[in-house]
Amino acid sequence: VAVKTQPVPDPAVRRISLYLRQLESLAEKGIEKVSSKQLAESLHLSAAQVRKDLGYFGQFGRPGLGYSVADLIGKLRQVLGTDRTWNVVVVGAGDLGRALLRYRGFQRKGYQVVAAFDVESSKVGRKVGKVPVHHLDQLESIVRDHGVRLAVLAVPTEAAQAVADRLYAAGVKGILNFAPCVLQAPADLAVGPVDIAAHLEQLSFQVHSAGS
Amino acid sequence: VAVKTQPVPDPAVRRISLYLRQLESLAEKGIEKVSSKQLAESLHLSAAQVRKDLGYFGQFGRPGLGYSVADLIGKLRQVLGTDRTWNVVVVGAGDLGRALLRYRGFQRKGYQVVAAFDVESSKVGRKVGKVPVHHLDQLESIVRDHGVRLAVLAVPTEAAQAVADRLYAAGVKGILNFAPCVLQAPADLAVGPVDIAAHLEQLSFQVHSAGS
DNA sequence: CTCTGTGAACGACTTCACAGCA
DNA sequence: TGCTGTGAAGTCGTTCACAGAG
Repeated sequence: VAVKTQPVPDPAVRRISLYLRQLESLAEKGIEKVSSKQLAESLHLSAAQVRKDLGYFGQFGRPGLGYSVADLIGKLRQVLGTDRTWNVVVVGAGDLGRALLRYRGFQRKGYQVVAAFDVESSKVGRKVGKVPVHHLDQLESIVRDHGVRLAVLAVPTEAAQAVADRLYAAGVKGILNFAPCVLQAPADLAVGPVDIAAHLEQLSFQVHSAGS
Repeated sequence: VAVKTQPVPDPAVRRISLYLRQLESLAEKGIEKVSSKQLAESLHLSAAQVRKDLGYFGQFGRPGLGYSVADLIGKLRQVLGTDRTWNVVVVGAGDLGRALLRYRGFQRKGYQVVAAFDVESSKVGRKVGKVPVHHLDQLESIVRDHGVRLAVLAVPTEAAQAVADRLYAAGVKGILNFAPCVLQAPADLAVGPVDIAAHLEQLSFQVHSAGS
């Protein structure tokens, strides 16, 4: 069936993650209802923005009452696809890769890191946290066996493109790329670039241009 | 002197980091000239976009010839403030903090990590890479002594706000926040939020909404 | 002829403002 | 009355297209 999805602005999708994070925090505190105004203020946004963003995906609120925290969490997880568990692999078990393997945030959001890969024999065969590190040779077979569709790329820049190509060929549909380079990718492969140094540059720009 | 700075779109500033990264890569290969078109294509952008972005900061090119790679690198570093070295501290020496302490990308961009902090006595007194880990008590004195203006925050969510307040009070002007929460900050404190789990959510959204 | 720099046109995202339900 | 959902208005960022320098 051809589903006619009207395209949602990218910034709105990014904010959905923020809403969800905030809602989960409210739920932990036992809060059951929230208004667009409250949600907006906690994130330094406008109430209209919140309502418009949620409106792209459905009608989740009740006029006069606001939103049910629990319901909205469920709906937004559905939107983001985190209402089910995703199997993920981490490629590269250097410093960053190991940190990501120990990072609990993925698990908490419904991502299950099933394997890591590296080429260095000193790392292969060990475990980082609960995740076994395999040789890169086993990438394809493990990705296929576990039905992995998301990968985290934490390899040196020079190796990033080649690994990305192999991941795609093995069936991976999305790559979170920590290498500071632009990946060439076909249309049906999603790439999320994360350049930590660039984030610091943005900060120094702001400080530098405000201060002088 | 009141400097009349016409405001630059945020997305443009983010792309400046990308241009710089690409230019540095070209320089390593010995390439001396580049056109807006070449730069654009390597980043999947339009040539007009590149010219417009650079135009916010000055006239760096020569009609008919393009841009000098070396010159443009120098100019963009000036823009981003990375033409000089910034002293940086990392707060939190957990898994993520330690990975960031070992990360060489900061150094390469002109950031010098001078100290790390934690509250756990098992970590205090040791070094991670070449960076000494101090007790959080010493935050203020070390920040002041080294004239630190940028900080990386890699502490548990519960502690993030309190540490941010202390950093600001000690004179820090920019915080790269890896904790998944919104920091309350005065106008003259820049905060760069980095939520790794949220980036993965964006990916699963794309995969999930494209695939069905 | 090539390629930059830039006002003008366009499109995308945000804010406004209000109709309608609880 | 309080608050959502949503067209309409407004703002901001991108693309276009061309004058002018090399």
